Amino acid sequence: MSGSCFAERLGDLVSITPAEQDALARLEERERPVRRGAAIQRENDRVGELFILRKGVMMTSMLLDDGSRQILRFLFPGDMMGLSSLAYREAPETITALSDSIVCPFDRSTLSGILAAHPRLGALMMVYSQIERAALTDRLAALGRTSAKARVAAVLIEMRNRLRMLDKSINATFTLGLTQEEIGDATGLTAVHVNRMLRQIEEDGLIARANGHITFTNERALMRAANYVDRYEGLDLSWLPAAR
Amino acid sequence: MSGSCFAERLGDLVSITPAEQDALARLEERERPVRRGAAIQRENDRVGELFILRKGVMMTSMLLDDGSRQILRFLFPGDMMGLSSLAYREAPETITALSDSIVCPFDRSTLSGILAAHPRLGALMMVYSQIERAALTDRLAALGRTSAKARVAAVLIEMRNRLRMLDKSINATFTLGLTQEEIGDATGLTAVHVNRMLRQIEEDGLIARANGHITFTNERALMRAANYVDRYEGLDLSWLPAAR
DNA sequence: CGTCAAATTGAAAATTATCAACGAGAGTGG
DNA sequence: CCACTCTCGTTGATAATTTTCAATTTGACG
Repeated sequence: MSGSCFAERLGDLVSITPAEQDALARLEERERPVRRGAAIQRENDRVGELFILRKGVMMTSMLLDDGSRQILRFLFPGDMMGLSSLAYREAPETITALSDSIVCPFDRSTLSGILAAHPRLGALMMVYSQIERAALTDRLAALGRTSAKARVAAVLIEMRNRLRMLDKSINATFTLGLTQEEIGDATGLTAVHVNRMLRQIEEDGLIARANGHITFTNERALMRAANYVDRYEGLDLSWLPAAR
Repeated sequence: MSGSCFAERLGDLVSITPAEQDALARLEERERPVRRGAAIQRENDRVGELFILRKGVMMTSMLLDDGSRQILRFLFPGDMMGLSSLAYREAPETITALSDSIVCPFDRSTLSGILAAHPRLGALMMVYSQIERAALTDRLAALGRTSAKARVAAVLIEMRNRLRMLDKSINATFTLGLTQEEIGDATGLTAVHVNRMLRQIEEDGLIARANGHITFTNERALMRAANYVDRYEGLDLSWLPAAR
């Protein structure tokens, strides 16, 4: 277990020096398993640790006071979670496991120590949070301005693409791993309507479904239907300071 | 013109040393006026500078390919704009002036120089972007899971509160400075429906309207109707490293 | 006074939610 | 191996919300 998950992720952006590798490995010294459905951070609870997701799929969500839930973001191995702890006394969002997962908890002081010693990693983290921000704004625009069908299609594409970043063997067929209720909470729809939209997308010939598996049968058209933009492309990191 | 706008903003969070003040002032050495309606950054254009808003109100937005627009965020003096330039070659969002404004452009290297010299400012910027992120997720949850009326109410409250941060004399009455079309683009509604929701909110006795002015006649109830959370409260910055 | 953007209103249509019911499959305890 | 229970997915009918379209009206300003 030499490389850290998060370092691998940053390594997709720019090459990480051995010294930086070592520093980042300190974030993943401890491991904690999380069962499907369990939360590692709950909205309004006093914040504690930050986490790196090592294995599994998780999500962040907010509860509204009429009891409905909005899923904000899906999380995959190598993602850093709970960054809001850097600013708030109480967590603004809940972090829950969508599948059995393993997380690596660390605390703010560990992070700030690393940033002090390796300024370039601080810059990389800013880049990382800008990418995350762009993904959030895409979702925002989707909720505000696209049809139910487009929003459901966007979730399918997002999940496929992020799973594919981890496992290049995944192509047109993948396991979604979300209930229709969860898709609804991510897209601002009811589970019933998600069901109808999936059926329609299937009838349009864009996907096929079997058990929990989705197959993209017309990826081009699906992307178009979803207004999809890949925010992990088009990066420009030429301005980063030199590694120390 | 001793203090910088951005330093004042960060100064609301924690006290800024004179050395840090001087460093931040370098971000605001140049000034550029922007007329209402003009854009300083356009979606898909090659990114250039970052900016600090010195005067006026601006917004960021995205255009969808059916021609509709989603407003992502309103910007006020002291806000940093165009941070996405840190990650992307092309801008993911458009930045436009809602009123005649003055911006201070600077470039990435200026910023990275400052961060290298003043690690605590880097940490503060992470805090700053977490606050912004929380505001984005609140808006996301509002779009996904709240009624049209609640979303319109939320925009009213957000504008009043942010204007009030700049000018403490503002209380229940303020100038909104947005067209109903702009409110619609922020809330994912049509201008027509925004009009009806404003009327309803007025009929419910929560606000009064006259010319461009809004008066909160029942602030408590308005907050409740909007599900409002103030993300500039409840901060915990005790972990920040010492100033250099 | 004329013009133009913005606000307002009504009526009809489209989208999405709600309610209610049923079916399929996975575990569980007997 | 058989009920039994649960969650999840599916479907139909109906209701609520929001959009669209088409006029007006209002107010600011040259």
